[in-house]
Amino acid sequence: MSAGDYRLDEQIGFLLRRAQQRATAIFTARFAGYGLTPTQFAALAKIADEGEVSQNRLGRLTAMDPATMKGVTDRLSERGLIAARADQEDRRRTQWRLTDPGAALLAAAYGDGFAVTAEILDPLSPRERATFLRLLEKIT
Amino acid sequence: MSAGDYRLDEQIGFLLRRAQQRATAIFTARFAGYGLTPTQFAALAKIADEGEVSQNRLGRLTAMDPATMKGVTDRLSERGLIAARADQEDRRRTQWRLTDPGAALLAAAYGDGFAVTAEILDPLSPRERATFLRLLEKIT
DNA sequence: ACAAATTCGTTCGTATACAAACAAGTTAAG
DNA sequence: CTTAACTTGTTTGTATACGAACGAATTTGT
Repeated sequence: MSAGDYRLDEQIGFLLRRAQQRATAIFTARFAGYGLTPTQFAALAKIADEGEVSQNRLGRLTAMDPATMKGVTDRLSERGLIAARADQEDRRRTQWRLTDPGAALLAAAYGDGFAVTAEILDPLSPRERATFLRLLEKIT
Repeated sequence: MSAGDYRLDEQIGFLLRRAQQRATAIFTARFAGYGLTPTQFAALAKIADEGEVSQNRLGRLTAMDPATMKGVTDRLSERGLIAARADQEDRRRTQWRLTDPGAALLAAAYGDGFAVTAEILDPLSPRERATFLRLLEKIT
């Protein structure tokens, strides 16, 4: 086995990185009007699901580490899309919930979330999509 | 279709992001001793393939935009792993090549590149791996 | 009850990732 | 031949992403 056998374009890590670049580009184009990034949209959607959720738990649910989560909640909070409440039972916790403008923006945007998923999967047949999703979940 | 139907954990974009997080974690663990990031390793491998390559072309080959490429070549260059040459025919171009230490580090590391790929794909059967790679290339 | 371990959120530093605007050099169109 | 269009690389600004270290609060183990 020599170095010449290493083909970058066949390495799963490289392909995953490129696939995510395409997915992000599709998202960015579709969500330009909302001013939301993929992670911000994910955070809003999860807060909506949970009703109220602590910052670290939100990070676990959206696959962001605490340092990353801080930046995301800061920016969403500055835009008035989410609001914090101090937890009385556990004074370390910051509980987040959607504001009315946040809920309204999410309601207006979530349909485009489906459109993004559809566009990313467009090159695949319905059968291939199911297979791909299954395998992708397996390696996650 | 209501907002409640949007399940983050089923969206391709989210799954891709998590899959890449896992892939990066596996790479980082395996490459800790080399002090190389995935993109830096990709750049080294592609420079090795090309022998000599301009900065922008290297970016296209490794899927990095010019601004990102600059940072990567800067860091590799500071570590003495790659060296620049001014192109006489096109004075805008910076041509990059591996230094001897860069070639030596790559030679020592590339085997771990295969190991990373293998570990990422470990949850899949050989048949599933082939399918997954094929579909992943399709959506890229 | 109390020390140890854990959890929560913050901060700092480093590394992608990319939009946008730019200067300088090269190529294409007329 | 000359202007327009394009390419190359740089810079700035914003947004993940995460390791590491930290203080404060809570839970666990004994």
